[in-house]
Amino acid sequence: MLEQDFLTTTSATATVRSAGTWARTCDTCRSAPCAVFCRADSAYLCAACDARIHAANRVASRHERVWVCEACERAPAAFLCKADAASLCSTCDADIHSANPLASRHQRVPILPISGYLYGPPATLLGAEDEGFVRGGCEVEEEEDEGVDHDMEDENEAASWLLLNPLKNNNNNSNNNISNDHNQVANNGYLFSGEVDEYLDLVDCNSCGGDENTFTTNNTHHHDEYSQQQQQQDHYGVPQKSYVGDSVVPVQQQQVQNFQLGLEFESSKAGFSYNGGSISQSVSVSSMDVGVVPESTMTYSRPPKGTIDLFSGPSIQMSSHFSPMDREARVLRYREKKKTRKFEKTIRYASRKAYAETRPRIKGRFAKRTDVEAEVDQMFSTSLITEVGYGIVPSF
DNA sequence: GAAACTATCATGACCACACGTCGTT
DNA sequence: CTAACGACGTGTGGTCATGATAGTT
Repeated sequence: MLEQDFLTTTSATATVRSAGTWARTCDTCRSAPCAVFCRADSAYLCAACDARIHAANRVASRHERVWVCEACERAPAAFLCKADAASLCSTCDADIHSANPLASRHQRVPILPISGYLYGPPATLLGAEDEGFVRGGCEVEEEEDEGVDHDMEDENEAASWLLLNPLKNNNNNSNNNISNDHNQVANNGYLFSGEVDEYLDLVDCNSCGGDENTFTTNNTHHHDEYSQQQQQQDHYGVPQKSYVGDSVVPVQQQQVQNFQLGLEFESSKAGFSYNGGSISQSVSVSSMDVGVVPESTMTYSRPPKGTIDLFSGPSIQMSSHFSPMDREARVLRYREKKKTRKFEKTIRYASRKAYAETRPRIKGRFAKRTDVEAEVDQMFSTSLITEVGYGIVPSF
């Protein structure tokens, strides 16, 4: 009873999710959970159907789609919560982020519509449009039979999606092989640009290594469009990787391998340790701890100027010796964990909180209770129990 | 432009003690 | 096998010290 009253920080997302596996199935195949909502078709589509339908022709590929809300999985997502790394519809966004003051401070950005081929080019177009896909991952080649201005926008947009890290591209246009210069790989933020995620996303790292020298683009678009790319990657980590494998030319795959090798070398050189996809902070983690996030992850202190905050976190050990299956499983676990992670402080033992709040302090530190104080406190707690009915604190 | 200084912000440490967990009897 | 007991570790919040950053001079 008492514990439940205090466990208000539990995310509404989990509550909603607990209702079932998925709430809405694909309008086309009716056998898979929907992943995107196509505005043009007014249809909810799974990843496979979306790829099939919107890769059918160029017109279809221009359909604007948005991700389905990750919480209710019933409505198109309207906002991307950066703190939760979740796409949410308006309703869920309101519910979740009005739960408590901390949640209300989450930074959310409007979901940007998706267009183009999300899952690589259609097979029929691969041969003729290799260059276009190398540059953009989506359909970005010049279209001579349609508006040129529109093409330019598409090209810039698609190109930007491949830029995981604007800084990286900004610095590396002349860098032909990232494995040739490990320091540069690290120093330009290749691995950890901006926010360092406690759940290091290897997929993102790997997938970002492909287009190193295949194109240059207008860097002024990077900042605004970076978030859109992140949105895509948040949704299609592993699948996107496989799709990339389908859609990119062998040169890129080679570069991905080079990047992985470089990563391994760099990590070993720097004492990096990443153990099997989960980063240990030397804290015991029980099943109850899933929702507990160390305060250190709630905010991110920026690294000193001109430096890359590679090692601000715990020691991590990179390992690239996973089998494909093992690695995929780990990545899936990571993504599931990332979805369910909570940034709010969760009170596991409300009784301890209650005691802590009533405990005498000296300059904020707990102080020893005098006999009188203990007696008064005892009386207070006793009366509280009889009045409110509090007493036994359920264990978890 | 560089250096020095101040203001602001973020984060970890500290404290006592009730409670949870585990091993032993 | 179960219950009782003891030892030990954990978790809790307010304040302060410290370090980093931003802004100003």
